[in-house]
Amino acid sequence: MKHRDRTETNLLDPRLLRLFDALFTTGSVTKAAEKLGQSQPTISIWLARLRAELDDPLFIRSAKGMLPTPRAEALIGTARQALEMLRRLAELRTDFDPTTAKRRFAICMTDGSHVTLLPSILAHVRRVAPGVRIEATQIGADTPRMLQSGEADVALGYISDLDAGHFQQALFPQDWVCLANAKHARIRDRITAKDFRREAHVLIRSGTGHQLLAGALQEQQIVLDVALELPGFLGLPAIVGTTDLLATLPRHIGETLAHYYGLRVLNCPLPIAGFTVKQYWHARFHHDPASQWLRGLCAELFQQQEVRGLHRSGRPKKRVPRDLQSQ
Amino acid sequence: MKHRDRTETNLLDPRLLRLFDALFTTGSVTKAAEKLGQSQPTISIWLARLRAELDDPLFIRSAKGMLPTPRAEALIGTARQALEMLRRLAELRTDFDPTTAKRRFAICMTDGSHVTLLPSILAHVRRVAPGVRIEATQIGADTPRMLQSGEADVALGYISDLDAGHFQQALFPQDWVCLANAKHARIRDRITAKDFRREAHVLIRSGTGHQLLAGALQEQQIVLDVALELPGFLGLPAIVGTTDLLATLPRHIGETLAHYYGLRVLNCPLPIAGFTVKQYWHARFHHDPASQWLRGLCAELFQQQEVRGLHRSGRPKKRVPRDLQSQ
DNA sequence: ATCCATTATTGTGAATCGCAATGAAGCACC
DNA sequence: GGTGCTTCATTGCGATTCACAATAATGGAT
Repeated sequence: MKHRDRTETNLLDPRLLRLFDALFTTGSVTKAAEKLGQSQPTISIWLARLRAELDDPLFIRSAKGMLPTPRAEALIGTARQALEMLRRLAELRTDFDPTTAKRRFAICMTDGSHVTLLPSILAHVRRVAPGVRIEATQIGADTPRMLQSGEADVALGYISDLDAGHFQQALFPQDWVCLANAKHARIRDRITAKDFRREAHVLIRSGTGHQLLAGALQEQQIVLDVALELPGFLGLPAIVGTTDLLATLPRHIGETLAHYYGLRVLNCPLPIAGFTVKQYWHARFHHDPASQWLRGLCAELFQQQEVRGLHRSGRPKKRVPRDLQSQ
Repeated sequence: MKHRDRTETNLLDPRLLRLFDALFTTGSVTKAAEKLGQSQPTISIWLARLRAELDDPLFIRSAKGMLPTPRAEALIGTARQALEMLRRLAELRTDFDPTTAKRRFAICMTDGSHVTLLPSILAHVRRVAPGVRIEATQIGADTPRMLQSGEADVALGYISDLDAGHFQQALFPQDWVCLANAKHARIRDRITAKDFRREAHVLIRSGTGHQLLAGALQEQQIVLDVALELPGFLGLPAIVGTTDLLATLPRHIGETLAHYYGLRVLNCPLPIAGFTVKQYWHARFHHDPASQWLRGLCAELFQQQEVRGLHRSGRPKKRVPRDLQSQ
């Protein structure tokens, strides 16, 4: 059948367990063969192997059929338990039912996403998955480690240099806008590059976008008149709404804040590289039904179009999950 | 690995279960290979098969080694339980310890054996196996069926035409003797054929020996003067001890009765075929430790020399158990 | 002794196995 | 970004095992 394992007692092949069960039940090698879908000679050979491995004749031929020995009777219970356990192993499925699930999902995101993405996620989850709790955590240097360890389930945003072993899916593209006071004395429906250089600005010193903005300014050797720097978005709408300062932001957060606070949104005159907001997760969880549900939810809520990830050797280094597209 | 069973979900090969366990424990295909005594490529192939059969990657490569997926974590407990059950199956032994055993043994025997064999068996059993109970049952036409079904464990005596599926072991040979009153008026130290024909006799109309005796008489056309027929041995000693009647018996029972009741034992002048007292048991119980113990006991108590059983096609129809000789 | 149904054995073409050799991948280091 | 190391995945191939048709052996009935 197979080479004897060098390190441990030979364990019974499941087919021999099935044979044991079938022969005990039917008392006939011929009937057991039919039951197991094999020929009678094959089953006779299996019986010989079973006898050798259990060191007992197990079944003795008689006019009444094959009768079990005391050892067969002693072993059949354990054999059937082993079979049942193997069947259970083969059949075990773990589905995820949002309507009944009780678990916590940790989502890494920038604090900007607290405004743009989290409210939609939360509203949806509260409606369809009442037992689910969402925890928002910061995107940072240890986000990849948190995704791998399972401390975080998914990351939303833009991570420029993710290790192997992670999947990513594009959600929506981002370009840049300027926010201005709706009653700004000098800025009406559009802003020129000249305006942009002249006016005073407020900067947010955090998040992915900040690094891209700073890079573009340096690249184009533009020195802005930065009247104020904020560590986050919290006070930004109040500042822009009561001063003549301009703020330059990724479109999504910009339009969202403008909407809530009655600010003016203008296309940014400065050419700044856009980027794609994506969701990221570790390959360990790729097939996990719970993780699939969460990612499907985010895709449903935020996905506009898909952009292929980076490639090497014909296979994605950071793979785009095909199955998510068919969900 | 092996053809997919046609009738049922494929169950995991125990080697794959061992791999699952080893990989979960070590986090390394290379280390798992060492543990399982296979090469690394072999184990990589096994892992591929495990992944296919469980429909999940199970372990994802990372700098920390192979990390389990949620499905692997969900299945490992059941996999380990299945492994444990298989090990238990491989290791299960059923010994028989006479000093502690509590069970009943049914021994088929003629009522003559109640006198010749049972007392020795009982004395021994009471000394070394206090929890064992002996039940003596009649040897008869259904003795083979009782041996096969387990209603009887062993039969002691002479069964002339036993079916297949039974073992037998010779215990001791039997020839014939005559019993006479120690104060018999005419019979002193020897009995002639003439004496035998002239004297009145008492016959026991039961047991194996009776048929042999009757056959011999008919074959030699001898008509005995039968003054009394008894259904069994019960009253025999009293009759022979108080009359001049002769009794013709197998030697063992004859000498035993003579010993107890002070009767005279004489070699039978009539040539009557001897026979061998054997113990018989069904092949189902051949390897059963309890049955082996009982048979060993009987051999120890009664065995004098061994006579081979009948043969056909080079193999005993009623097999002589070699292993019993080495016990 | 013959016959029947069932189990055991044999010979063989087909399938699968384990592993050496090597490619691919993940990461540390420069 | 390139290089090197360790580990996992893949390929090709000789060796081993498999299932089964054909048939022998066996247990019992007649």
